[in-house]
Amino acid sequence: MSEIRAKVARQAAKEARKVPMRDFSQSLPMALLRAREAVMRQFRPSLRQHGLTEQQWRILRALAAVDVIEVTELARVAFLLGPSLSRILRDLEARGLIQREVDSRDMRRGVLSISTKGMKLIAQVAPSSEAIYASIASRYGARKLAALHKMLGELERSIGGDLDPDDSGDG
Amino acid sequence: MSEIRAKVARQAAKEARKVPMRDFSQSLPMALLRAREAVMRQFRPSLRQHGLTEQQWRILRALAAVDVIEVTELARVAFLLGPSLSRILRDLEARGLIQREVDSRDMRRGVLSISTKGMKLIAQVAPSSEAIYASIASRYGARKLAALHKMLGELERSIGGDLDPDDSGDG
DNA sequence: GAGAGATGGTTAACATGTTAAGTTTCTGCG
DNA sequence: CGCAGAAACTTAACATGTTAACCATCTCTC
Repeated sequence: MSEIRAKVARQAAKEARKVPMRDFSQSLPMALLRAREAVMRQFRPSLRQHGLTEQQWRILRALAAVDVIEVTELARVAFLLGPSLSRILRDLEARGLIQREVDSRDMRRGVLSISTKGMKLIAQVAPSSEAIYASIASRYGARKLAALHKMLGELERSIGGDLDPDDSGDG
Repeated sequence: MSEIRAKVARQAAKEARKVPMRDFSQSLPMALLRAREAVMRQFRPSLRQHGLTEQQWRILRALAAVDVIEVTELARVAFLLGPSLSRILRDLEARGLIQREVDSRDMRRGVLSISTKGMKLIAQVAPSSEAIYASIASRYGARKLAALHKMLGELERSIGGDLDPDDSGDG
């Protein structure tokens, strides 16, 4: 059959030009992606139930932890790129979950804070979120989880340690 | 100033309704995201230089490792959702990097294979990709990297149990 | 104190993530 | 045989990721 010949030809072509390449099973980005997705799969249903995406939830949490914060600083803290953040802030503001003003000393800067409505939403979501996290910690092992955190931080620093060389923490 | 009063009021409102919530520094999804992003930041420029996105690269690598593969199986292997894969395959096929046929025994199924052009592209990208990976392994430590891989796999298995209910033994 | 360049944010354009709905083909059962 | 339901994709719709371009404001210098 010509199908079989075609198959053999394809395989032969690959053998001939075989490129030395790790298998997926040894791909670090893939392993990180899979692990993260496994974790997020636990959280997404609960967030969705409250009308929040993962990123919106990150932003609300970040805002809840401070009094006010500027857009750029929020982007750094919530680990979002400017354009994504702009879109999400527009939406969250329209929904009344956050408030935004302009810095009177520097009119380029936007100053953000969470609204009472936003705080109420957090209060609604937090319990289930914490329960899910506790479940993960329990199943994986709290000590192991801490070790994993440590190793991830070290990986980040050992690779991209040249990104924010001067972060003078909280004043 | 009324600004200060407003600030105090905001803070007071938060203190009053304080929700018990981990800090970002202890967020597992965030840690995984940051680590992954740090890694991908190393690879993206090289891929981009060759006109490939991360996902397109994953697909080509997966195709290069087999003779032919069905769409659903490719989605599983390359860890992509169906809709994303459909779009990317359309593009890769238009660029002549892959070939696709219909399974004559089951006309619902699409059968994919990489083209010679696709193999050539892989051969062009692979060296720099491998070099980047080696650099990461060197900076982070090969042994530590292996340990991290192991822990990520265990994390995935320990919380994604609904995917493979027959998980014999744990860590 | 005006213009060059830097900074903070947004918009634009395209690719992917995510869920739901649609289309085609197959399978099983009466 | 005929049809209900499942399976394999695909399309649709909306949200985010990513890079580049853009606009407004500020800063610094001459």
